[in-house]
Amino acid sequence: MEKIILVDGNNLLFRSYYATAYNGTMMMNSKGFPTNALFGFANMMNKIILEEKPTYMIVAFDKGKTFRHAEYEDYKGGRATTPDELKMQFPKAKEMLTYMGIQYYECDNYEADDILGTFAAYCDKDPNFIGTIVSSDKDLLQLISDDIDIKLLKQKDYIRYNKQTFHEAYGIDPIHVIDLKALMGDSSDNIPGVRGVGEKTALKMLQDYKTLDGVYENLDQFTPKMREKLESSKADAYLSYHLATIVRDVPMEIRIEDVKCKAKDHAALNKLYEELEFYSFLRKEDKELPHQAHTNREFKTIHDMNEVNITKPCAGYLEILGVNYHTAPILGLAIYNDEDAFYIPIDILKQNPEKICNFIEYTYDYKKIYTALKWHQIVLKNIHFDTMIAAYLLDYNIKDDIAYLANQFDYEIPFYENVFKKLKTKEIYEEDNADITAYHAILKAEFIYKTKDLFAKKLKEEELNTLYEEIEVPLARVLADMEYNGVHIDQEELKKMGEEIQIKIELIEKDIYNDAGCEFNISSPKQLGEILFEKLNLPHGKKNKSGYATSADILEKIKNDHPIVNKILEYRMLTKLYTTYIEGLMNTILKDGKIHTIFTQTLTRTGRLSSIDPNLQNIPIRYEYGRLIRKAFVPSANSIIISGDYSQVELRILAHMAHVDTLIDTFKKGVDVHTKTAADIFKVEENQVTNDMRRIAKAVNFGIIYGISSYGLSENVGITPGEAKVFIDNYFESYPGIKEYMDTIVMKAYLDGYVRTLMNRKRIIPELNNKNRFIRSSGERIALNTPIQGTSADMIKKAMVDIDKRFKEENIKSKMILQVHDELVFDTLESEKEKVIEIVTECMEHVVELDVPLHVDIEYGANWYQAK
DNA sequence: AATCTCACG
DNA sequence: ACGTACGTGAGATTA
Repeated sequence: MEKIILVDGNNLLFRSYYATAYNGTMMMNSKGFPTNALFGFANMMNKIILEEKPTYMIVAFDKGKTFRHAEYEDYKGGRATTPDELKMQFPKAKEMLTYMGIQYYECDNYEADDILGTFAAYCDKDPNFIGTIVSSDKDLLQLISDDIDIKLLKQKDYIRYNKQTFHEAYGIDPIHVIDLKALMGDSSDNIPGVRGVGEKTALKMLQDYKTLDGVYENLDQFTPKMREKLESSKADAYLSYHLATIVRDVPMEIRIEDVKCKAKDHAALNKLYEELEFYSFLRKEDKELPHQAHTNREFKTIHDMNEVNITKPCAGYLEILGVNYHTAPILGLAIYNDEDAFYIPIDILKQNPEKICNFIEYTYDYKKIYTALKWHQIVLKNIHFDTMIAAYLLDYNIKDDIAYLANQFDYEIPFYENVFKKLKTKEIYEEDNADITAYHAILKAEFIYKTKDLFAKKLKEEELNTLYEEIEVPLARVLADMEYNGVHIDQEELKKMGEEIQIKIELIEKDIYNDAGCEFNISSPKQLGEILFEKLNLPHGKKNKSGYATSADILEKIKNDHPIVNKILEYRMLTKLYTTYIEGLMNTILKDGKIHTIFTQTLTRTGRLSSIDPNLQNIPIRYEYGRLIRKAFVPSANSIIISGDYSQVELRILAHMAHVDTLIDTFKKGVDVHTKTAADIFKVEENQVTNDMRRIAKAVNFGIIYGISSYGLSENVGITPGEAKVFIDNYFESYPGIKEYMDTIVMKAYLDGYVRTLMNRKRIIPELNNKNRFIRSSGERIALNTPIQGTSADMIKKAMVDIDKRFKEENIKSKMILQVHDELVFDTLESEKEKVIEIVTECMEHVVELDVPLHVDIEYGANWYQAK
């Protein structure tokens, strides 16, 4: 069985051309010949050869009229034109292929698609051949068969579809892609389709009736509205079918020996690269072996832990396959110090992990490495240095991938996605790429080891070393334990709620269709906008770039104009609950019946954590029905959920930082701050404050923290900007220190270019130097807000480290499981309840001493819902 | 891949 | 006369 790689040459060149052509500067050689498409093309060809190692391969090009690649072209008088700068590059691409030993095909009046279709048909017929198509053109999906699969190129990587995976993804057979296009059309290809039918509707139709003919034979099954659409567009649909069909019998002779890859003509290829000034390729052609270590150090892959004999602290870098380290397979561990540089595949490491683990002192993303190894019962001790955290505090551009940072320091490490994403399974890795994996991992460990002193020095210079050493680095392990420990979920409870919600959704859906007089996709803002504001003629608010705005605050304003509006709001609420919190959460429960989130420690601009995969920091609470979701968050056996949350921390921090005596007094007396503010801005006695006044005062207090504007406040509480302004003026009058504080901090931010929190966390604010004054004023609000939000983050982080320490000292078995910005949640043994409450309250309230007291509310119950 | 919407602090 | 509050993550639709 032989495999032929079938490359869509036109597609590759167009993609490469437009990937770079729009940034204003055309890539060209010194003679002015454009080379941007060729550069990407050459890269892609090399990549395909590297990944597929083909023995048979062809590249197809358009010749004559083109229809289908219109997506990349401008229409002039109905005819597609290709930019000259791109056209000129085609002959060179063909020349390049010839030197690479790859046959290309073109045929008068046929497109590349048709040539690929013809080769695909050949593979279908000849039992000795199978084929893989390479393109980003979804039209080609119709060519998938038992003998043909496709590598569908995406922006950064690709998806591979074969007959089965395609069916799983779309629910139809590949051949019916033609029917799909006929129904949904393709504006970029000038295929009309049926007006008003999009991908979702079209797929559903084809899942029910299989083909275009099938759909038209069953017209009576559709709603009157849809039937009318289908009938009126019937001619278009069948024309579209014709346009979307790829030819499979281009009159050309296929001689299989021509398709076989020949040897590269290195001399000719080098000459061409020289002409195009592709120097990076030149080097490759010279050496053929691109891997040259950053240093000349020898490195090796360990095959037996007995080979490991390390004596000094080292950097450790763990390579895993994927982002979610709770589930991702581990490849291996790279070790680097002045004496050693080696890589240990995970299976070898497991023989005797202690031999190395105690020597690892420096890493990048300790939390990830610690947790990933813990899932394999390997224990890493506390480390001294985490480059990712250091770089985060120092405001470097960082990502999950260490290569992003390394490349900023002249350590040329390939990006993870370029190396790993293509080869999705661990098996592929271990077979063919073990050396490359080892080599790259060691490069990363080397980067960590060689830059640690530099980062440490910078931390000290920026006075961030205390924050780093005493809070962030210890916190990494605390977070790791929280994540690893996870949160028990009552799946039955979720399921039960889900069933109830589904019933409600179905009912309200029918109700909405009835009110609207037709069926439509309520989840589509576009369709919803048309129904509400055109069909039902309701007064519309703002428009956004894709149509009418239909967000909840807009709908709120017109809910008295038509009964459908409230139903839509309810539908939105219910579907949100179902998709995100029932289905979404269910999908993330691991085999142990728990959810293991990942707390991102190095992402936010203010110092807060974030929570992903899933996000456990936005579980519903504000509305009762959504809040019920929290019943599914349950403790371990013989345990309860305890929650401790800071009361009004941000306002307390503001009072402290701005030295506002009246506000400090409010907190010292322990009166309700929003009520007090209401009395002040409405100029009434505290006992005369109504619920509505308190609501507005609360919004004012938030506004102060966010960097208030009268418009923002007015939108938020539904008053006029004029009224809002009065409240704000009254506020500043009542709390004179606040205005002064705001002015000072903004001025200082302009002078320094950054702001700091209580624990010295630093945020540089480039927005303040922006020419655009909206961006600049956004910078001012950031300058106001960050010290407050950031200090709050500092405090709870320190409290978490302190609590963890106390739990260890006092041998507490209960677990801290969640942090939600100003709240900590504990899975607490009933026997430890009093002790935990004592420690948590103590640590949180006395994490620092401010001019205002800190107050923590403790709640507990049989689940998170009850701990309120 | 971008946009819209909505969940939380 | 502008656009309009700070910080997040995720799912669905559309292009």
